[in-house]
Amino acid sequence: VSPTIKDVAKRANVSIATVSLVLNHNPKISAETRHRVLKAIEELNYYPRRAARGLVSQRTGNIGFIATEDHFSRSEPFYTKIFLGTEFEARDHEYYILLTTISPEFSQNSNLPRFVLERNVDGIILAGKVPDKLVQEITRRKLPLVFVDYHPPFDNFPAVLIDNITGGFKATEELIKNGHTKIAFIGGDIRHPSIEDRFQGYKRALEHYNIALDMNLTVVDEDYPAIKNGYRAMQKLFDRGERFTAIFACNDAMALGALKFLKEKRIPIPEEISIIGFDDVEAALSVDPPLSTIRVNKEEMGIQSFRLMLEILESRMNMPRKVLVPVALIRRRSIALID
Amino acid sequence: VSPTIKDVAKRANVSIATVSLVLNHNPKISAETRHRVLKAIEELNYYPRRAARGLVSQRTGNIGFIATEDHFSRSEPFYTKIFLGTEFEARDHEYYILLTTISPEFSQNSNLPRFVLERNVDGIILAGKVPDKLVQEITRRKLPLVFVDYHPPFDNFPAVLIDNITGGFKATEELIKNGHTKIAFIGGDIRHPSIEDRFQGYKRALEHYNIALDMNLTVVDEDYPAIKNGYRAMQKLFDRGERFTAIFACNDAMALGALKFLKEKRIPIPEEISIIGFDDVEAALSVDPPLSTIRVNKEEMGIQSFRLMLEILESRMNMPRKVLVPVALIRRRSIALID
DNA sequence: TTGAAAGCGCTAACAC
DNA sequence: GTGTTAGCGCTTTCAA
Repeated sequence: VSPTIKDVAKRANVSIATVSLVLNHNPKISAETRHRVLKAIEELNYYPRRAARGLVSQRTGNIGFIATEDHFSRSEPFYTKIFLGTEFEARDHEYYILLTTISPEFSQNSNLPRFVLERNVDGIILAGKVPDKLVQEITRRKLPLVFVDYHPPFDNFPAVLIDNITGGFKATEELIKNGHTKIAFIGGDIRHPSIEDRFQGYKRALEHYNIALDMNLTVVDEDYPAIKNGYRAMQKLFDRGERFTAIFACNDAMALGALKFLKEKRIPIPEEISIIGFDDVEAALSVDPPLSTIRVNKEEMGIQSFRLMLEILESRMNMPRKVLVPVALIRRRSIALID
Repeated sequence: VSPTIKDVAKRANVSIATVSLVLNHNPKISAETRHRVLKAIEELNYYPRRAARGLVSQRTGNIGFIATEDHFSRSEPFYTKIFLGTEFEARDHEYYILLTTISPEFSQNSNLPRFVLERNVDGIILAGKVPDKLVQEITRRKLPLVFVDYHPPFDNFPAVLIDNITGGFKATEELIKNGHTKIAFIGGDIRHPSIEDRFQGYKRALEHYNIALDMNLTVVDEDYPAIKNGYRAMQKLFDRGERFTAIFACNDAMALGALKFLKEKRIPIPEEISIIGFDDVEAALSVDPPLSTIRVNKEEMGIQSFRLMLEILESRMNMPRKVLVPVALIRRRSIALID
């Protein structure tokens, strides 16, 4: 069927070893021979068989990418975009990505992804929060691991994370610079590291601008930060009877929920209350008014996580390194200047 | 590192050939030997190396999955879900899926996905509309091909498609059964096969219930069926001054655009105008009123497309076969009974 | 019913 | 600089 290294060797009048050396950019090959070989490769449209390569080199050229089902099939393509970034970068480095999802209820007796059992990957990228058990099983098998958008609390791994603290700071600062001082924070479960960091950024911004932190203006006991919980969080704030002129929501979903609540209450936005979210999901743009938010470059996160993996595989890395990807403030109409 | 077939053979006191036969479910192996071998496999936690297998069997155990970038990273996870269905089914059959995206502007001198150049897949699944050129390049390389949610006009391939005609019929019928006779159809580019079929279903339903087709009630010259085009299509209908009590939109995005237009015009839905979409996207549920629609099981489409591929690979297929996946009517509050 | 051995396509150690 | 050759881990004849 398709040509092998033998065909190339024959056509270029060299041994298969020489072809292999050319393929692997060995500098000892003379320019003349290299050219002949490359020409033969070109003419035959030859591509080395990965299986054969992998068999001897003991490397598969594959990287596994794992996320939980619910994360990956969410309607906001957050992890999808991270994946695409990873795949894109992998292409450039002649790697393939094997993507699989796992149940969020992964446990002791769940099946591990087949590519880890079969050791058909050289390393694994874990995207988003995944069950501890999975992490343990993979580390037990000594497969290199890189986290993206999550880092487990119980150990120290290389990871690509959003610069949540800076993001939280920027969001809060933007409100402050527009004259706001009574700024509410609504967040999901504060134990989630991302949320915690955003909250941290919020607190630091307040402190930096000499505004006292008022815990009555914060809601951090909601569950997963989804639209309906944003709605509920607003309900709580109103029930407390607190007054405020601005809201920093820990993500756009909660901001959207808050917006919905305020609209139902017929509170004009941003005239009465300004609001800013986090993530820059697509829906944030099409809502009225369009939501100011903190943008995260998802593809970039994917790219960085692949690069981190590559460093590990080429053992250029000494210590588990963390990469924080920068965030950008996106100004839209949901924030008003007050005085 | 991890055990090989030799280790298993040694432990079970058999030759590696015997282990291989057990692995491949060869019936000639005695129960006793099989058990011994299986026990050794279990104890050693042995998994055969795919690379070694592939080298001799000349099969990679990989299936390529290609969609255009824009399709795959859309905020409605339509193709993502198809992919997940495919991947899920592939797992059960010990295949891996290699996912890659291509630019919608793929052309003569674009790079083919590396797995087709390297022949690192046994077959390819193409999801959604892809450039003709890509299809030609793949067929030229004689790689088995299965289409899902699209079929090119210029040739005959195995494909998994939505039963669009039945869907269009059901949607229209639902409106008719609620007493509507003046039913508008708004669609995107009618040359897209899916849209054309839905329009076909619409026409058949009208005919079946003896309602005359009124082309003034149809808009089929919009571009891609997106929200803003749904809005524009409604604008056109209103500009024409036609009267109607119901709308069948060729997909939910257009229905959402239409809804937006009607809301701005302060036309109460469903009291004045009923509306039904197609696809059952997530946004259709969270809009007010929730949109009646035609549901498509995306995972099922993915599963079916993998099965089709498997049939080809095991050459159980004589002719390019088409699979139509069924659709279901989802009743929500956007349709009112009139009399 | 099981084993011996050839060979899939490639890399890498070692000759020359 | 280039060639020879031994395997990588597995499947698959062919013998026994």
